[in-house]
Amino acid sequence: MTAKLDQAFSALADPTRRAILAMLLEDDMAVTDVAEPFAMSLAAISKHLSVLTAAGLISQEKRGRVKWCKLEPDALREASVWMQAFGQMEPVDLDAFEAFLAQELDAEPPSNLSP
Amino acid sequence: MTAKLDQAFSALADPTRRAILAMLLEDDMAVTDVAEPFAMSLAAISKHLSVLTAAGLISQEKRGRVKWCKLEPDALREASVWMQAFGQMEPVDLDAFEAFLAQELDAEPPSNLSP
DNA sequence: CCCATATTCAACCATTTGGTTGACGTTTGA
DNA sequence: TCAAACGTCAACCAAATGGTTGAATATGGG
Repeated sequence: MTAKLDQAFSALADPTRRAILAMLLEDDMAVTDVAEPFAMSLAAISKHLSVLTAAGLISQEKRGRVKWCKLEPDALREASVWMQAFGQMEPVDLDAFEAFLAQELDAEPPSNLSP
Repeated sequence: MTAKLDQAFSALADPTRRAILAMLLEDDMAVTDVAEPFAMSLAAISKHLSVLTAAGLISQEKRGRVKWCKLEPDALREASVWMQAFGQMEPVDLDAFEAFLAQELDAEPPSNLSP
């Protein structure tokens, strides 16, 4: 579960990727069209799209020789729980957040926590 | 402005740092106490705290020989706008989000966008 | 005054990240 | 059928990240 959050947040940490998400908010797009406004190679954009796909933030479907990219807002809800809990900081939300946290830290193999 | 988002999201992308934020949700803490539950060096935690501070997610105030760490929820609101816009996806929110985006992309030196 | 506590700094290391270029496989339309 | 369009792969590179250890710098208490 933390791994999903890791992926979502680190995918969002890049401005190019956030811009891509914003473009996909308008409509589904082909890879080439996604790449068009950016001053970097198609391969670089292709990698960014892979990162976004791995994080579940978008999905890609190939139809013919065109690969369509589609926003997947569901993957953001999990991360959104985090953000809202910290952003709003109302006691009632806090409880829910801490419950979520406890569950998260429980379910997780303690990669970083000491025995 | 995107730089702030970059920092906030990439700070949140690490599970150790998210755990630290969760601890600080309870109360302000000294660096040593923050480090205590983690199976890594104090220096490593100190670095994580620097990242969180640079992102504005926490603040640190030295009193005596102890440096107190304090959660700064304000820095998350900006990032939260992003998350909520994508997470909720209601047309009315979408408009606000796109306005926000337009402003963001406008104000920014086009680091990645082509001329 | 001195020792212990609290924290950072500096140097180092392995891995990941974000980008490049060029070759490669598919699909399509004329 | 065959060239052009679409997209990925592979190899490479520089820089950033996340960790280590050991020394250095305050500060506080007895």
